[in-house]
Amino acid sequence: MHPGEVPIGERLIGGDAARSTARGVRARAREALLREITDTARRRLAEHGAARLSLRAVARDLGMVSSAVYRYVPSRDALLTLLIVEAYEALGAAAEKAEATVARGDLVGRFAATASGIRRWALRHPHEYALIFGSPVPGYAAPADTVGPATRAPRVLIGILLDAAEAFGSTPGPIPGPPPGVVAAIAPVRAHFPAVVPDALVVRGLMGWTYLIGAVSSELFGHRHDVIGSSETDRKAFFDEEMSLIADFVGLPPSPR
Amino acid sequence: MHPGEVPIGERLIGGDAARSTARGVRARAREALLREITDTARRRLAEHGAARLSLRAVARDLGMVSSAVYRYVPSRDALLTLLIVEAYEALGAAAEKAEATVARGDLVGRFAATASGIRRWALRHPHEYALIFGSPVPGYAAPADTVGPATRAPRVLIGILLDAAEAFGSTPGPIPGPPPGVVAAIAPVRAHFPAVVPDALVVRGLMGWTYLIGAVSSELFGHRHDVIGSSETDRKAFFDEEMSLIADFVGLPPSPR
DNA sequence: TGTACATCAGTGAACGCGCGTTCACTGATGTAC
DNA sequence: TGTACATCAGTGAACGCGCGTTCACTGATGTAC
Repeated sequence: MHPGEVPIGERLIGGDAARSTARGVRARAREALLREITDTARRRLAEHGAARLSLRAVARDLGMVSSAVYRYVPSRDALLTLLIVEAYEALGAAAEKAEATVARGDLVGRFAATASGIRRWALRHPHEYALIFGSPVPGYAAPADTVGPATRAPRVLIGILLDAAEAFGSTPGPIPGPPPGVVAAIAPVRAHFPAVVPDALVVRGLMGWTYLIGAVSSELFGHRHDVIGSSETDRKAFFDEEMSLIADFVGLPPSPR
Repeated sequence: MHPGEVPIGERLIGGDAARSTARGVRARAREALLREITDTARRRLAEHGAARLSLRAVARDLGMVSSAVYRYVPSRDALLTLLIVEAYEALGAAAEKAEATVARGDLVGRFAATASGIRRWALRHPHEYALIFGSPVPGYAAPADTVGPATRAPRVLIGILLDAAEAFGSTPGPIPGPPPGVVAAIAPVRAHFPAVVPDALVVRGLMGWTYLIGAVSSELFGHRHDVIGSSETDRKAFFDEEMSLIADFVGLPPSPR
């Protein structure tokens, strides 16, 4: 970096522009260091887990004094929140990227790709996955900021369901609606779907998501030890089978060929 | 307690018997205090979560000095292990008790009762549930002692599947077997089933268990916030619906009537 | 362009906290004869 | 039954550690005129 140059360049503009771009320089520096902080925190998280994540450790890794971090992050909980948001976004991005590679008409294929993408991301970032899908960190209450990002990955599934609902529109499959109590219960998630999508599909879509997370958590948290073979081959084979059966259960029409 | 009396009584016997019963007295005292320690630890766990569980806190609650606890428990990790084993046992007992109330022939009913029993136990003991099904405690590696107890609850499901396999024996339902890679993958869990049970049923049974834990975790860890209504009525209604659909998916024959 | 002032990043020391674990000890209880 | 000795539960102090957060400070950088 050449700290002297940029301000000189900015001065040529003058007036309000100079003030705002000058502030922009400071803001950019802040932003860069904030990113360094979250990057370091994420690295620590990846290596030692959420419980071992401390502001002091992050400061140490950065070669700063611990109190300096407080210029950027108001508290440990705020740092945790940043990491949670980033984890949700990264998971969502992985899901989107995986799903995008499959032909739009292949609904089961899109579902399988999304599932695999999520599993792959989870295996590569186990602590970040645990941070969002494991037991809640004690004493930490997730603030509203995390709600939006949390929906990013499931939105991919919702997209698949919407296309499935269209497909059903032409092929009148007899889908029995769930009982009234269940219809009432799913009201909050119902808001994310247009009326075209039948209740039964919403229920089954939600179940598909529940299963997907359940299966990944099960593998990642060690509950398939001595249940499924421990090689990646075995685990992947079983996962793919699960997802294939669940796609069928959810009601996705089989892949065209 | 009357510490003076018991030894006197024991003395009347004399010889080896006296020695072993006298040792029995000490052993019983040890056992009682060990139980007090785990009870206190469980209470702390229930209130503050696993991360906040410390030997010092337990000692404090018991009015002992922290070093005294080391006479009973060799380390914090060992205490955690005790709690994990107890939690598995308690969950298993809850599952067994719930399942036992249903007529043997009603396979779907037995599955639903087991699922409800597990959910109920989890809602009443959220931190204990999180201890066994949440993200692994950092730096803690579950020792072999926990493996046996961990199977207690799923064994209930296995029992239901065995009866289902018998029912299939008489009603030749066409169950397509899973591909070879999957058959290989399920080898470890296969050992818990007799050969009568078809591979496909093993796969689906395992999926039923995965779903059950996934659904309970999802609710307990807050991932159904803004997805399912927040009243117990809504949650129970959705859970029952899920379990009913999953029972059907697993392939349990519908309840007789 | 030059100067006085304001802003702000980073420092270093400190507060008060809780933790796991060790160790030499004391006094009560159990054991052997 | 009585006594000497061994066992063992519980004490209290200590070690060394890491944590979140606050606060007065310094010096560099940006701003206004």
